[in-house]
Amino acid sequence: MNSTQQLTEDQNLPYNVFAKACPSRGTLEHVTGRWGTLTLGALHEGPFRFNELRRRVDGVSEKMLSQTLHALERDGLVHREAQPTNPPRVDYELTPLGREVAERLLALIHFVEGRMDDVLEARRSYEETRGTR
Amino acid sequence: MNSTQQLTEDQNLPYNVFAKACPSRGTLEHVTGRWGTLTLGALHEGPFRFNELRRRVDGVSEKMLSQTLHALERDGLVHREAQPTNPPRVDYELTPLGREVAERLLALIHFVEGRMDDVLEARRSYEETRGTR
DNA sequence: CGGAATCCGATTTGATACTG
DNA sequence: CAGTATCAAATCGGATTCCG
Repeated sequence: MNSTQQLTEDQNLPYNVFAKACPSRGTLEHVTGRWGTLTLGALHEGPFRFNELRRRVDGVSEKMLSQTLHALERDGLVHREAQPTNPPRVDYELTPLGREVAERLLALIHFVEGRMDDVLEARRSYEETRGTR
Repeated sequence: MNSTQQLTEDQNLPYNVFAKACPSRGTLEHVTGRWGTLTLGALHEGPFRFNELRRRVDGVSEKMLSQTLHALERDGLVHREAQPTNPPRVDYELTPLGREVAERLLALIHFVEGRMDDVLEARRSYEETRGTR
């Protein structure tokens, strides 16, 4: 794509995840974190309510989903729409920025899913060589 | 891109990260994990020795780097080349599969880095609204 | 140099219970 | 429904020590 950048490093970029103190590192961790990844991936299919999301992201606890959504909302990747009805109804959806992030994330996810056979094969031959030790 | 897939879900794919028990979830975590991300990103620039990597991935400890490299090697994303010299010399480099993963990861990383100003702005307005609580 | 092994505190996570 | 509060358990992660 952009051939002028990433020659050897992000020399000219103001933010660099490889630097310990860079704030981009924190955001990247929200995005690539265990639940951040799956939450963004799930929200790419449309807006969902809290418990709908919980069911889609198999295995996430209430606490972790809540925490993850807060972090993503704070970073401007997810929009929270609460209706003050009773019972309450809250919808979560990606922001335009969040959608762009989710697309890149899904490219990675789908690639990994599509190559799992290679990965599993690599694991087998690894075990074989180094064995169960 | 491929409009026939991802309509509502990965219904036809054998592996699905959203399912708790799917092995692809583990691999995705190795890839997107805190140090996995940075290690793959660093290795995208070429092969490196252990301590060279340590310096590039700012903040990683010996233990975590070693552990991360093992996981990635086991999944067939990183190749380890040890020369039985004295002192020993060990090079790590991406496999072809690893390179493809790293490319997608870097697309994400660079995108996030490039939008950090938006993220930081979102944080500011978030704090403003919900305040320090 | 390139690690593995151990110790141990800090952080993260997940049930469970409780609230509006 | 949509969370928050709490507590115990699991994991993480770093410093240190030791080895080939």
